[in-house]
Amino acid sequence: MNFRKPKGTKDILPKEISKWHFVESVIREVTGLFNFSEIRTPTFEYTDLFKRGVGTETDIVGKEMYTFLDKGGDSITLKPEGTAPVMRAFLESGIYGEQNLHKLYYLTSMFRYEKPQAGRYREHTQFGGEILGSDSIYTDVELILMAKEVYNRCGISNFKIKLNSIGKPDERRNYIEILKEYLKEHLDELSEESKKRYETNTLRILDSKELGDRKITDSAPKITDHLGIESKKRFDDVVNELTRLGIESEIDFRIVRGLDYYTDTTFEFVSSDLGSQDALGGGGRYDGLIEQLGGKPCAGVGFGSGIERIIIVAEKNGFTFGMPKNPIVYFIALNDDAKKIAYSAALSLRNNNIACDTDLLNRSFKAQMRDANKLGVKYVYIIGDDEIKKQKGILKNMSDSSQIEVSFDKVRENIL
RNA sequence: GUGAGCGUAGUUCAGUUGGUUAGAACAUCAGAUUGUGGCUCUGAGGGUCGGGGGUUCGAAUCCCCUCGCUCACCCCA
Repeated sequence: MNFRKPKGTKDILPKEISKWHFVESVIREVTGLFNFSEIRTPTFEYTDLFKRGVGTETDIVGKEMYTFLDKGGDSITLKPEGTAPVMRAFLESGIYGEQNLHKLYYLTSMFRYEKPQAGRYREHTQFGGEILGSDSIYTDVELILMAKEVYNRCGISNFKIKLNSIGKPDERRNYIEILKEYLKEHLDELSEESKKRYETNTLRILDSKELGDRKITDSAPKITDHLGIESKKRFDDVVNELTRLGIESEIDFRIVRGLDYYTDTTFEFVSSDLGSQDALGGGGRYDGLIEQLGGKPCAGVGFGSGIERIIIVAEKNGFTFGMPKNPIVYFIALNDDAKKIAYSAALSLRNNNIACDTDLLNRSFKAQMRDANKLGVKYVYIIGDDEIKKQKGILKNMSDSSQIEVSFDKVRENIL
């Protein structure tokens, strides 16, 4: 074998494609129910979009982007996340001016240069939603409900919804100072990684998996205790509304998210069935992002969810995706003239939306029968010397083995 | 970038203290009185033992290097 797929990529083979079709159809269905419209943006963007939108301090931009110079010397990046490109299109196309509220979703590949492991790829597929133009708490709630509905319809119920608020930028800056103050006394107990983050990205210390770090941050001041009155109320309203709707969630002060643009609500869907990469999806508000990208101030909230991870969890739960569709009729031809007749008859069925197949390997009668059986067809239609003489083929029902003579142009009338 | 585990037919795996032509199951293909599938039976094809080097009379097996895969850290979907 000379060629391999690039590290971190995957082939979706015919036997597993039905899972993907299923999940994709659930997403189309649910986004329709919530009245979201699909938007498709390019596979690559100019690199600056992500630097500006996502933030140069984030790991995604700092070390995980697929960036290259094209032949014209422009710096191009394969999209590592969905929100910034959608915002760019939103501004560039001018659709923001057509109405005040936009509910958009996407389903597309994302690229991050990372070391692959369970549930983590260099190219993965993400489904995400964005609501633009409103800061109503119902926009946060609606996205959470929509993601939950997709998961539920894929047979996934064993996940947790974790919520947090990281407040407005000035509230966050204020809190970071408080957090730093607290961590200062424990600085030498922190892990090496966390020590580095103390200056550059203090909040991230909160979601470190190191046990030592956890112990320290367990009793650290919580951001939700240091929000302004308005932000605090907004967060409480989101939590209360989810509760009122019967959605179980828990507040987790460690959900700070790795992208710079988030404000106020952040959330994650986590499942223990995923192994170490336990996030099924996540998102949050980004009320300052559009302005940052050159637009007028515009509220926004969004989330992204990995299709591969949805499939992993659904499978662990024993969910059965739709069965692949088998052809209805298999044409068995025993000589060259019969093949011509069979092929015409097959074409006629196909034109009438009836799936069928023929032997393309010039196999023996028995081999063709075996093939038909393997394909799980309902009928075989047999044409040989005798049938050509009579101008009638044999239509055999594979489940009860009964067979009748049917003229070449009447196959359709005699099935189902 | 750091660490651990694993690489033997299409697939899942055996392979005894290094010892003849590297095995099984499943899958594939072909037969079982000549034009009928599933079940059964018989048989066939298919492997540079990830690659390279070394030790040895002899290496799938021991040593070194390398590549790949998997999992974990980091981070995220």
